[in-house]
Amino acid sequence: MREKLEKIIRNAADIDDSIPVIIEVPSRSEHGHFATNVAMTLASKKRLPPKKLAELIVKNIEDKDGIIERIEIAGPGFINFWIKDRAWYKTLLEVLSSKEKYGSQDVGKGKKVIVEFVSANPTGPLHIGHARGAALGDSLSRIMDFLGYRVTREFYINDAGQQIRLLGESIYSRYKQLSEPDYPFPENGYHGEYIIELAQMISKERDLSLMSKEEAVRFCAERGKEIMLEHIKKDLEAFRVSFDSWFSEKSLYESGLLSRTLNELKNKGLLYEKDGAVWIKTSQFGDDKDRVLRKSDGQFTYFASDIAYHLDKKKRGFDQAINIWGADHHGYIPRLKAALASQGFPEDWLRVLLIQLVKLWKEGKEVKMSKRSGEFITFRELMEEVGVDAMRFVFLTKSHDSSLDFDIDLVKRQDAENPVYYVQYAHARICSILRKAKERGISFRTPDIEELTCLKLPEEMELIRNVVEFPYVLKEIALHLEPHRLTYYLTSLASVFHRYFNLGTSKPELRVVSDDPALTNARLALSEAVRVVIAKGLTLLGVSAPERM
RNA sequence: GCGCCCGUAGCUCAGCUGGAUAGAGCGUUGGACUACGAAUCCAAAGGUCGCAGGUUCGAAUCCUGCCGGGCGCACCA
Repeated sequence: MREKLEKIIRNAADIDDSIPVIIEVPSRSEHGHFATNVAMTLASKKRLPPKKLAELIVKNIEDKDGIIERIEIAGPGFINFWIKDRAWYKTLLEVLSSKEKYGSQDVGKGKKVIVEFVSANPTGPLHIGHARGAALGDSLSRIMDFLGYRVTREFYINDAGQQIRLLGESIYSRYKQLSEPDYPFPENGYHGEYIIELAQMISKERDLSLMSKEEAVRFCAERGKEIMLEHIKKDLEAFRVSFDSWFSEKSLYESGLLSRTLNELKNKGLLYEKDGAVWIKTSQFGDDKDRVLRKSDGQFTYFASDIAYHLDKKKRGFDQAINIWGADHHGYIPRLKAALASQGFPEDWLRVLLIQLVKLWKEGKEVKMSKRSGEFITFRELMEEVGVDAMRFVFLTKSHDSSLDFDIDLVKRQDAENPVYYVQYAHARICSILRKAKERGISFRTPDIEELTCLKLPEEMELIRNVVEFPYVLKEIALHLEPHRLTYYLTSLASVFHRYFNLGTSKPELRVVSDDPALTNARLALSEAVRVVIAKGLTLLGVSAPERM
């Protein structure tokens, strides 16, 4: 519907694709079904007063398909459109014939996109911040996938650096403490309870006392990492997140990719030595200063492997990279972008979404997370306590760049306070209506357009208009990378439906299932369309759409 | 000190990249079921969009400066 209208407006105003045409749904119904402000934005360019221009545009409008009921010029120069009922019925039929494919469209045009998210260090259990990243990354991937992008979900494993070594030392120390309680614990070691469990587990698998300390630490590091990764995978699976690819940082070293990358950079004259370290000239590409790639002790920095990693993403043929990072990494973006710019990457090839902090609340108090003390609520505990549906939905009710207060008690409650049930309930309710109709011997069949003309209530027309916005909402999400818009859309659609449904509580003739067979079938069709969209929307959020609750 | 994010109803947050009288949930107050499911609906109260300038037909949205909160500014990962 929007596309049709946009074409009509573009033709009438004689503007090409270089100028965006904004079509909005006015907040007030007396301003029409759609409104555009093109006359105002174009006024200065065309050197005409907005109202005059609006009149000209309206005069030029050719409505070949006959979808427009009425046009009005209002306020400072808005052009308001009312669409014919018949055109709305037609779009409703499209929903019913497309079913769960409704909303799918080729926005991505086959573009290959890599979405990298979670990427937690395999040195400890996932926490709530990872959960937020997982919800965002996975839903975004689902949506982009649905819209014609070729999406790869990747988890980058930081398994090369010092922190894995430290994991090994921590486990080893806990192992020793089993027999010598005073055995020293590494200064920056991982304090969590899970390290002790790992120590017990690993010492059962293999007799560490037969190894040298060095051997044992390495073994603990390797096994500890493996076990942690298994836990991470299981947690994510339980959260309905699956990755297409697990990319190991270590493999960058082993495959020689890292050294090849450094050679390339060197050949391009981007590297130099100073104070015994190797530096890259990122400052020439917008970074504050140059950065070290190889430290004077010969070790590579994390930044070095990250450059190699991102060059590899490009080599693997991705047209766009989307990274989801914790906000504490924001200072890192300019240097990575600078390094990529030095290799001629387009500015927007890499898009980084930062997720702000999650503050956890329980019993009215903030739950402080401290890695050092090892006191934190893990992803898994949280998932078991509040449930996957509620967790995913709540994470996606906020924009990723605003911090979020997560109140466990509130999210746990299975009542009106929890928006996820509100939407799921609308779905279950529609399923119930369809069941009820069947029990009464009414089998719903797809109507033709004439049969839909008995949908006349303002609430019914409003429902149709809302349902039909779905493809547009998805498109905006993919373009702006903002899946949280979907939760708002679904909540609002559910709200319109609940209101519609409640009309029937006092007036039986306004129920979906009534004595009038034709009307009943049309209303069942409308309800089914709402159901289809809610079910699809929830699926794209990774939330279940129950038929009963 | 420099940089990034945030500041909207009592609380938690939206606000469709500059539009018309700023929205939702929770909370508060009052109402609607012997059932197409009340996990719902209806109504009321609640706002200087942090503050001050600027840009223009028009600003919560853009630019500048303050104020407040969070997070970063390593030859750490």
